[in-house]
Amino acid sequence: MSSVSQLWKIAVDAPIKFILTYSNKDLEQKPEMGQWVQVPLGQRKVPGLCLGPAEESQQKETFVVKSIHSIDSEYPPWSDQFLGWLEWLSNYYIHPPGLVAALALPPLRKNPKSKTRKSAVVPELEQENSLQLNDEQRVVVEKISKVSGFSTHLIFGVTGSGKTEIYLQLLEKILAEGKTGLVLVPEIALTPQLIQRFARRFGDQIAVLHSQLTERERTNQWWGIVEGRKKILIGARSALFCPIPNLGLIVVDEEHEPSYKQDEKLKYHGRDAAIMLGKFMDCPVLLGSATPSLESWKNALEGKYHLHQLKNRVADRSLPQFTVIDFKQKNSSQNDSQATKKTTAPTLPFWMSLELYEALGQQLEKGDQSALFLNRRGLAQMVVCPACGHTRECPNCDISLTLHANTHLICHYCDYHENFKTLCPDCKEGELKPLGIGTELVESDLQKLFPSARIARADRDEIQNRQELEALISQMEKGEIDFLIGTQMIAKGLDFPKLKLVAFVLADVGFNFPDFRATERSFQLLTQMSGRSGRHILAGETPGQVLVQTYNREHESLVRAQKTDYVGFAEQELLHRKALNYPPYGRLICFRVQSAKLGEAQESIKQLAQRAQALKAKYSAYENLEILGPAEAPLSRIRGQFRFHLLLKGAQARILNQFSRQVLSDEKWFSSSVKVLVDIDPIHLL
DNA sequence: AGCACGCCGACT
DNA sequence: GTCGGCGTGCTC
Repeated sequence: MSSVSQLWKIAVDAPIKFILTYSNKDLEQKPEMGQWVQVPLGQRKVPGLCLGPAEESQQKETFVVKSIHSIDSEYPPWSDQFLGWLEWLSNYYIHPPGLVAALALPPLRKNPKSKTRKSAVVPELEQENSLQLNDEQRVVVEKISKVSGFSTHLIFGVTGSGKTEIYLQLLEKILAEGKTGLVLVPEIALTPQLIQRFARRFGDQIAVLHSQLTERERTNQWWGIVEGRKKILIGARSALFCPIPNLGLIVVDEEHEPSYKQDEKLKYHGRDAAIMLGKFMDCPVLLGSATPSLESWKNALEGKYHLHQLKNRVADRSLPQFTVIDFKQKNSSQNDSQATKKTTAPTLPFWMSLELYEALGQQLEKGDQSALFLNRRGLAQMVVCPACGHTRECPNCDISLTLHANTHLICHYCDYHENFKTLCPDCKEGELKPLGIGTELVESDLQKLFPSARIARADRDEIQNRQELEALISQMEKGEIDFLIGTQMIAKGLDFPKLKLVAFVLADVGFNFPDFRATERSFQLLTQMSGRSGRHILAGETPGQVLVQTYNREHESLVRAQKTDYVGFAEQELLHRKALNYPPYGRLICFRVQSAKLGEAQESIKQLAQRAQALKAKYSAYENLEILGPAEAPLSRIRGQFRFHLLLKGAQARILNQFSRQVLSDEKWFSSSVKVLVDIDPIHLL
C-alpha cells in the first residue's frame, strides 16, 4: 500500500455534473494525470479518467471518499492537451465531464491476440503518386505548408476545383515531418470512393472510423492510430475523440454540412470542436467547402481564418447549364403547351414539366444518367378525407402520417406505422386521398412514363446501410441505372462521370422550412447537387444540365445558385442575419423541456423562463441578452413527449454559457418527470 | 448510464 | 400472497 494517501480528481463515466474525488489508499502506485482507472460508484464499478490531484481544501464533508479500485494500464495516459480539449468540450457544451471523456475510449477492450488481421476496412490498392497541381492549388499548398502552429484556413473552391488533392499533398508533407493527420468527412460522404482515393495515396498508413464498422473493427482502427502504426485517420465527426499522438494537421471537408452537429447527448459541432482541437494541439486546421457556412465565411472575411480561394475547376471542366422552370407560369400555360405537343407527350404527372420530361427522354436516348432530387420520402405526404377533411395523424407525435407504397401510413419521427385503409375512420363516408409528393411517387410515375428506363431510388427507406449504398454506387458506376431518384443522400460526395442531368423535382420543399438557416441550406443544396451534373465534361463540349422546378423563381437561394454566386449570396444573407442578430452575429443557446405530461412540461418551461428573466434583471452583465419564448416547439410532440423551448440570444458565447449554467444551477425547480436539454449553438430549431 | 428502491397490477 | 412492470433518485 502506498505510504501517503492522496486525493484525486476523477471524471467518472456517469452523467454526473461534477468531477468526483477518490483516494489512492488501496493502490500500490499513485495514478497519473490522464490515466484511466476503475472506481466504485454506488453499487457498481465504472471507468474514470484521472484529471490530477485534488486539493484537500476542496473536500466537502457531505460524502465519504472512496478509494480508486485499480489503474487501467491498457491505455496510455492521455496528453495534457487532449485532456484540456475534453475539458473545454464539457464546459462549452455543458455536458458531464465523465461522459465526454468516455467518448475517447474505443468500444471494446484490446484483443490480446489480435493478429493484426488484414482488415477489409481499408482496401489494399496499388499506390499512386500525387497529381500535378495547377497554379491555384500550388499557391494554397505553399501558403499553408509555410505556417506552423495553430491557424485556421478556409479553402473555398467550387466542386471539382481540386480541394481533395490539396488535402492529400499537405498530408504528405505532414507525414514527411513524422507527424499524423486527421481528416473529418460528413458520415454520408465517407464513401468507398473517398477511402480508396486516400488508400491509393497512403497505402496501409490509413485508418478509418465510422458508425457502420463493427465494434471490433472500430477498436482495431483506434489502436492502429493510438499505437502509431497508422498515420492518417479518416472519419466522421466522432473520429475527433481518438487520442491521436503527434497530430500535425486537421482537415474538415465540407465544413458547412449540418450533419457535423450532433443533436443528442454531447451536442457538439464537429467543425468547431476540430478547430479547438487544433488550438490545443497547436496544429493547423483546414476547412474546405464550395459553399462555406456563414459562420466560417464571416471569420474568413474578418481575418480570423486564412481564406484560400480556388476559382477554376481543374482540367478546364465546364459548369453545367442551369435552367429554372417556373411552376406558377407553367400551371396556367401548361394546357396550351401540352395541347400542341399532344402527339409526342403523354399526360404528365402534376409534378413534371414538359421540359423535364423531354430532357429525361433525351438523356435516356443518349445513354447518359439523370438524377432527380426531392427532399421528401414516401408516396404522399399525407392522406386527407375529401368528405370531412380528416387527416391521419401519428398518435405519438404532432405530425401527419406519410403514405408509403400505397399500403402503409408511417410516422417519420417515431416508429409508428399502420395499414392504410381508404375508408375515412372519422366520418366513415369519404375515401382518404393521398396529397403531396414524395420519392416513391416520383419513382412510380417515372416508371410509367419511361417503361424501359432502369430506375433506382435512394432514400432512408430504400438504402438502410452502407452496404446498400455501396451497391447502389457501384450500379451507378457501371451504368446500370438510368434515373436515380433520391433525397439528401444523393447530394453528397458522389461522383459519376455519366451523370449529366440533375433535376430538382420541387425546390420549394427546402425554401419554406421554419428556420432562419433555410435559405442558406437551400443554396448549399442547390449548389452541391448541381455540382454532380457533368463533372467530367471539358470546356467546349456539351455541358451537363441542371433543371430546377419551383413555384418561387425569385427565391434568393435559387437566383444566386443559378449564377454560381456564393459571394453575393453570403453578402446578402449576412445582412439579414445581422439585422436580426442571428448567427454568425449573435450566438444562440436553446433550452428544451420535454415530458410525457403536458401540464408538467408547460409548468417547467414557464418556471425556466421566469428564472431566466429574473437572472437577466439581477445582473447587468446579462442586460443585452435576449430571452425568446417560452414557446411550443415547432414539432410540439414527438414520441409521446411534449416539447417546449426557450431560446437565448446574445453577442458573446462566454456570457451565454455562464447565464445558462446559472439558469440550470438548481434543477430542483422541475418535477423529475421532465427533462431539460441544453443545445449550445443549435443548428436547427425544431 | 446503471442500479436499487418502492409502489401498483396480474398470476402460479 | 409474490413477481415484476417502470417511475424516481443517487452515485465521491
